[in-house]
Amino acid sequence: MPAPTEIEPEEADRKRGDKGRRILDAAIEVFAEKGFFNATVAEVARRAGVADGTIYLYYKGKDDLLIRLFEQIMQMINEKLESATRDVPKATDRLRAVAAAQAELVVETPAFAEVICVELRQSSKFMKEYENPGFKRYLAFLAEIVEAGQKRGELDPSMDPHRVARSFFGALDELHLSWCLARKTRFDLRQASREVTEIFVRGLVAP
Amino acid sequence: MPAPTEIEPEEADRKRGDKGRRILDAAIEVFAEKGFFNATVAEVARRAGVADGTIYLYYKGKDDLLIRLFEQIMQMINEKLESATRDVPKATDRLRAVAAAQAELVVETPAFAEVICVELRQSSKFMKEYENPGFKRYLAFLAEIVEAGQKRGELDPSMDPHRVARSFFGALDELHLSWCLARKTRFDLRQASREVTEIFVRGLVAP
Amino acid sequence: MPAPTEIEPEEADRKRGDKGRRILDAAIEVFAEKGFFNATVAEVARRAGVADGTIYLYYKGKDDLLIRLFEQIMQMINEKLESATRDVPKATDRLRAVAAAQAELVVETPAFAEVICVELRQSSKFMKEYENPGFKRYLAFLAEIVEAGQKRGELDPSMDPHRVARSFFGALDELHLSWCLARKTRFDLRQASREVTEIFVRGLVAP
Amino acid sequence: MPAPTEIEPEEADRKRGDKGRRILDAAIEVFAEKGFFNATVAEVARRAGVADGTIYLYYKGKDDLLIRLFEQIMQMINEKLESATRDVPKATDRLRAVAAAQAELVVETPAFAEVICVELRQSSKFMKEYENPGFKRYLAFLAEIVEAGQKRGELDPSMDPHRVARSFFGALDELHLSWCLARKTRFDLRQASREVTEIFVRGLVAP
DNA sequence: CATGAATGAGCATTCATTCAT
DNA sequence: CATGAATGAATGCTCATTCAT
Repeated sequence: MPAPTEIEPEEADRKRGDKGRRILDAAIEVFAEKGFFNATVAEVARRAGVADGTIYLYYKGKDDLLIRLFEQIMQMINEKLESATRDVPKATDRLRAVAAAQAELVVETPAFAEVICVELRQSSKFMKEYENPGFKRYLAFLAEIVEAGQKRGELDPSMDPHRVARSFFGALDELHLSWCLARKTRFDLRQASREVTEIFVRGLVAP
Repeated sequence: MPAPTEIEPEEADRKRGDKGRRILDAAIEVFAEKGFFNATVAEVARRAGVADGTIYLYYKGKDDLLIRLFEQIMQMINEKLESATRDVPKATDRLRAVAAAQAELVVETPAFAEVICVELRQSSKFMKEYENPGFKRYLAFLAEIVEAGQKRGELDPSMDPHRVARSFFGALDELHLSWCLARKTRFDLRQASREVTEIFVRGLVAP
Repeated sequence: MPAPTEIEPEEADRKRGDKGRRILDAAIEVFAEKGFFNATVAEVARRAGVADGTIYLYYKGKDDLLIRLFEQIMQMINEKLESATRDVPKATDRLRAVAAAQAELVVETPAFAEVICVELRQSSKFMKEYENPGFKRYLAFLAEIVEAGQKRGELDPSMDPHRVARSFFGALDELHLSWCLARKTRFDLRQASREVTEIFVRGLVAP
Repeated sequence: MPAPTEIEPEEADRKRGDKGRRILDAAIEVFAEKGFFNATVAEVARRAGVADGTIYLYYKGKDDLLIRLFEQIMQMINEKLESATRDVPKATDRLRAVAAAQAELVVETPAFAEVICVELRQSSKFMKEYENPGFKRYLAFLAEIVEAGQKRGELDPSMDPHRVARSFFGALDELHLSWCLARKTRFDLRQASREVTEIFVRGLVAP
C-alpha cells in the first residue's frame, strides 16, 4: 500500500512536488541548454518554479547543484547498466548491452547526455575538490566487464581494462555528443552505437 | 639548425614581436590551466605581456580568441597528421600513424590537448555561430583514411567512415584527457594509444 | 536559596518557558558575539531554541529585538545603580557606587557590556524612530547625582550636569569596551574603574 | 613652481581629480550618514561620481574602504594633535590643546567624527584582522602626554597612563557624538570640551 | 598601434519576513 | 501559539569591453 503522501503524483508534481527534485530537473535542463557557466541560478529557479533563495535550501550553491546532478545522472546510468547486464554472461554481449542501454538513455533523455558529454570534462578538470564517484563507478564497472572477459579467456588479456573502459566510454560519448548536436539531421544512434561497439568487440576478442 | 618559425627569437621577444601570436600562446596556456570560462582576458594579457586593450586590436573578443586558438591548434594537428601519413599506403598503418602523432603532440604540448579535450565540446555546443572548420577537417581526414581503406578492400566496408572517425577521435581524446589529468601518476600515453589503436584496427579490418 | 527569578528552572527550560525572554537572552548573546548587523535572526532563533517565525510573535522584527534588548539591559543597569546608591548621601560616593556597580555588571555579564558599548551608538544614530528611553533615564540619573551634589555644595556648580554625565559614561564605557576586547590579557576592571572615577571625583569637587 | 598636473585644482576636482581620494571622501560621507552596514558600495560610487567597479581599482572591497578611511582620518587627527601640542611643555596644557584640536576637527568636519564615534567600535570588535594602527598611535600619543606629565611631577603618578588615555578619549568621544546627534539644538562643543577637559586636568594633577 | 583606467551590466548568494499548516 | 519552508529583494563583486590619451 503506498504511503498517503505519495498518492496522486500528478498533484505532487505541481506545488507540493519534491522541490529538491524539481530544482535538479530544472538544473539538468538549463545546464544542458546553456552549459554550466552560461546558466544562471535565477534561470534554474524560474524553470523549477521556485524562488532563487529556495535553491539554497536544497543545495549548497551552483557548484553543488552540478555535483548532485552528476551523481544523479551517473547513478541512473550505473543502475541501468547493471540491470541491463545482470544476466548476460559473455563479456562481448555485456559490452553490447552497455552500449545499447546508454544509447537508449541518450535518445530518451538527451539532456542527460548533453550534460554528461560537455560538463563532465569541465568538472574533472576544474572542480578540484570533487572526486566524481559516480563516473569512477561507471568506469570501474566497464573495466570489470573487460577484466572478467579476459579471465574467461574471451577477451585479449594484453590490454589494460581501465584503458579499454576509458576509450570505450570516449568513443560512445563522442558519438552521443554528435547525435545531440545534430538536431536537424538525426542519424540512427542505436545503429551507430552498435557499429562502434562491434569495432571494439572485434578488436577486443582474444585472437 | 633552428626551426623556421623560431628564427630570431630575440626580435620575437621584443615589442615588435608578433603580438597576435604572443596573445594566442598566452591564451592557450591560460585556457588550458583555468578553462575558458574561468580564464580572464586580463590574465591572458598579463601572460602575453600586453595591455588588456591590445587583445582587442588582434581579436574580436574572448570568444574570438578561443575560435582562433582552435583553428591554430587544429591546423597544427592536421598538418602533423598529414605529414605523418603522407607516404603510408595502408589504412591501418595510417590510423596507427595518426594515433602516434597525436599522442606525441599531447605529450609534447599538453596545453593543446587540455584545450582540445575540454573546451572543444563547449564550443561545439555553445558557440552557435562557429562552424569549427579545423575540427571538421580533422574528422574528414580520418574519415577519408577509413573510406580509402574500405575501397582498397583493407577495411570492413559496412561501417560509416564518419562515424568511425568520430569514435576513434573520442576514444583517443578521452585517453589524452585522462593522461592530462593524471598529473602525478602518468602512464605511458604512447603505449596506451597504441593499444587502443590496435583495438580499432583489429575491429576495422575486413573479416 | 534560589533567586526568585530562577525558580523552577526545569519548567523554564521547557516548551512553556517564557519564550519571549529566551529569545531576548539569545539575542543578547548573539548580538554581543557578532554585532547587530552580522547577527542573523535565524541564529537568534536557533540559540533560543525556537523557530524563526516564533520571534515575530514576540517582537516586531530584528530592530525591535535590539530596542527591547536595550530597554531590558538599561533597566537592569538603572535598577542596579539605584539600589547601589539608595542610601549613599554624598555625590562623590554615589558616583563611586555607580562606577563600581557598572564594573561589576560588566565583569559578571560581559555580553551586556558588549552590546551597550558597541550597538548603543549605532542605534542612537541609525534607528531614527527610537528614543532610547532607558539610556536617557541612565543619563538623567547620573546628571541628577551631579546636580544634587552641586546643590549640596559638594561639587563644583559651574559644570553642566548632563555634560558631566555624558562624559562620565563615555569614559567608563570606553574602559569597559577595552576590557571586553582584551580577552587574553584582562586587566583588573574594578581597579581601573576606581582610578578613572577618582579622576572625575577629584575634578568635580568644589574647589 | 607647482607641477603642471597640479595646476587648476578646481578642474582637477571635476573629472580628473584623484579618483581614489574622491571615493574615500564619498565613503566618509556615506558611512557617516548611513553607517558602514547600511551604506552600499553603489551609493559610495554614485556619490564619488564613478562606476561601481572603479572602487575596486582603488580598494580591495567595502571593508578595505573602511580601513583606509580610518587610517586617513586618524592620521589627520594625529597630525593635528601633534602640531597642536608641539611647543606646549606642560602636560595639562597639552591635554587641553588635544581636546581643543579634536573639538575643532569635529565642528569643522562632523563626518569624520560620526565615522570615528560610531564605526571605530564596530571595527575594533568585528574586523578581526585589522589592527587599527592609527587609533593605537592616537592612544599612545595621549598616554605619552600623561606619562611625561607624571615624570615631570606634574601629574599624579599613581594612574596607568594608558587607562587614562582611554577614558579621556571615551569622555571626549561621547561628547562629540552627542554633539553630532544634536543636529537641532547644538550646544557649544568647544566650551563643553573645555569643561570636561578641566575635570580630567583637575583630577590628574598631583595632589 | 598600444595602453590601461574606467565602465556597468550581470550574477551568486544572503537573510528578514511571511504564512500555510 | 508555534513552526520552518519559502520567498525575493537587495548587494558586493567580477570582468569583458571601450576609448581617451
